[in-house]
Amino acid sequence: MSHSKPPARVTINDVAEYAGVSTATVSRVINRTGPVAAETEQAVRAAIAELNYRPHTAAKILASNRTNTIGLIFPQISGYYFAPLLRGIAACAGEYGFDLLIYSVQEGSAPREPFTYPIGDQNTDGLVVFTEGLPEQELRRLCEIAFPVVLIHCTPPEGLRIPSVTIENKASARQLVDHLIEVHGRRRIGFLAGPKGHEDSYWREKGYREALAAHNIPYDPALVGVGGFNEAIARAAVEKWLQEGVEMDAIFTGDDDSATGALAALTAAGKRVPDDVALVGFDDIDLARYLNPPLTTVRAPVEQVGHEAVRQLVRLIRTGEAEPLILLPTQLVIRQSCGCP
Amino acid sequence: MSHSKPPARVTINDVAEYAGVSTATVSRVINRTGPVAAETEQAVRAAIAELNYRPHTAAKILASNRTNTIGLIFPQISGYYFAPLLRGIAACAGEYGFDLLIYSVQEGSAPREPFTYPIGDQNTDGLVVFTEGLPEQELRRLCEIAFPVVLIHCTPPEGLRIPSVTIENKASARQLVDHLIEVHGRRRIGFLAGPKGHEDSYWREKGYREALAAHNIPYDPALVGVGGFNEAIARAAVEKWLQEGVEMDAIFTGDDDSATGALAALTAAGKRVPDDVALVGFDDIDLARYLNPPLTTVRAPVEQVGHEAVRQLVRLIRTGEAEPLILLPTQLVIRQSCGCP
DNA sequence: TTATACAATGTAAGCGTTTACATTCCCGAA
DNA sequence: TTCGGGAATGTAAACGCTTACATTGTATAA
Repeated sequence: MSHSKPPARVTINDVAEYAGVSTATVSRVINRTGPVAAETEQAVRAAIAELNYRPHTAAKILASNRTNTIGLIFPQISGYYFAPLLRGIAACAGEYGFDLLIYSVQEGSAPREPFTYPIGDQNTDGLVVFTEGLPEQELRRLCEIAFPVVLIHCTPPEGLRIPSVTIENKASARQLVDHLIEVHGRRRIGFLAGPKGHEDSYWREKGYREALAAHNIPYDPALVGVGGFNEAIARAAVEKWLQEGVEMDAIFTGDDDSATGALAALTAAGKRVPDDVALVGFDDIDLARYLNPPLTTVRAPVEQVGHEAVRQLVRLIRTGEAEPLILLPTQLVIRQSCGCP
Repeated sequence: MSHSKPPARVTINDVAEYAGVSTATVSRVINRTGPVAAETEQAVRAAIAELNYRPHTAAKILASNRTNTIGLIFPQISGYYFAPLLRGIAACAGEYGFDLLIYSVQEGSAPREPFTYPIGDQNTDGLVVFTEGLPEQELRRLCEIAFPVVLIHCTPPEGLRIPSVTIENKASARQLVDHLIEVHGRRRIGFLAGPKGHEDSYWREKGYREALAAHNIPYDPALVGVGGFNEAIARAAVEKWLQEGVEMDAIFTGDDDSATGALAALTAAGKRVPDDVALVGFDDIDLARYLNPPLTTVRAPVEQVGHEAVRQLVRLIRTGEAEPLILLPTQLVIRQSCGCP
């Protein structure tokens, strides 16, 4: 593995010279822009192949001011939905002929210089931003220069007209809790919130409260804990409830990971699910149907969210217009943990 | 959402002019290269903030011939290991101060123009390539120009000295099958291979055959099927065995997804696991411990693989040297599906 | 006092493309 | 025969940055 520098880069000039044409013609061949005689084209292609020429992306971007690339910014990489979401995004970008660049904001890392991300308006034609991937300040700046951005699972900051796509969190949560109340007659229903400031959790809680209100069940703060969308935290939260003797006949954990933790706590304490305490989650992770009892939950069209986000972004790039808000419908997945047979 | 073009881009010239210095000085401030008087620096920073200046990445790359970025190329996005692997890669890149650019090769899409990827030697300092992310031809070209590349879960093509990092597939499979034979006395052990040409599967099968050979168990082709690392395919494969009356007292499915399918087939056919047929998988997916019986399997340090790959790549970039092959150790996870109590 | 060294800054030549504009050539219409 | 017009191609000026080299000023050593 020697460290010797490679020979000088093959440039468009080399190709032009080799093919006996001008750089403009080579460029035309490569980008299929402007007319080129068949014969000339062949000579150029031969030269390209012979010299093993690769256009220099940075130079191309600089000169053309177009990137044909869309960027994706992630706050951190984890969660069951990451892979399908990314798949949807990558697939849709491909469909529209865009390349995809992804940048994951490191959790621990200090905020960048002023705010210079490796991807942004200088090397992409548009950005898909997942949850809190970008600070408000940066979002504002992009908005000001009318740079196309689409948000995923995130409401745009006050006053910024940025299109966003997410799922029917509130309506689904409402449905889930309605089910618990109407079908299974539960009335003391606990809720385990996600991490502080989590947008999905916010709306799910809203749906939970709406369901209560609609059935004249008073809201009891003692029945709302923090599950952090995390198995261990949720388990601890439920254990605490149990220990404190909080009465309840059902729990809506904000997501399925929490449900797993809640189930463990409940089972360990000798509570029967769903007989003593019904349990419902959100997300329909792989595990959900293998839990004992199988978990009643909500399935979100994760891949489709990614797909739709890119569709909107491309529309925004091409026409300057996009749907301000897209709420993708979810699907109730009734299994046994809610009490259904 | 208007489509009006944003005002002209703020360039380093604007900043220089505004701050009353030369562009060189501005560049020095931004990149902390060369000495700058405190007073001057302040003026420059103020100008940057005032004008809301952002360096143009493409221009910077073009001029400096450095990118401070490493690229990751994926064949397609899926699989349980995707998120942790990416996390490891992103985290390590961050540690070394590199940005990360990711490109996922679309499955269906036709191969690109000659072979021009959106990321490569022109916009990254090095590449991490996952399995068959890049065709051999491209790999060869990169090798020729001495461009730093590290492979993940993939042996370099004949004659190419490209460092690679993967896991102890063969040794772990061997261990697993040894366990089946030595501890549980099984001798008719089936194997479900992964997709055609899958590198991990190849080595796991090798480990399987080694274990058989070491115990003087003849290799029986009838006991080797294709599970495709996929639940449905694996299920069908096992059903076919059952239907054809193939005798067996254990199955080593190449991965856990297959194990799930195999388990379903076995259970549906009234076979008891592990009493009639012991079952072991590979990967230790989340689900594994929730199966009934809980699945004996192997845990791979997926995140660490990503981490190590980047570590080697950075080393390669900086010194031109790297470990040719790194095999990360795995961990046997004994649960009940193999027959252990 | 003078030579020296270094800190601070400026000048301008690239980096590898694209593309507006100019040029040449050829063909068919008048 | 002449001329307009497009097809095919070339010329050269950007694009926004880095950086080698030049310049200036100031402090220190001799």
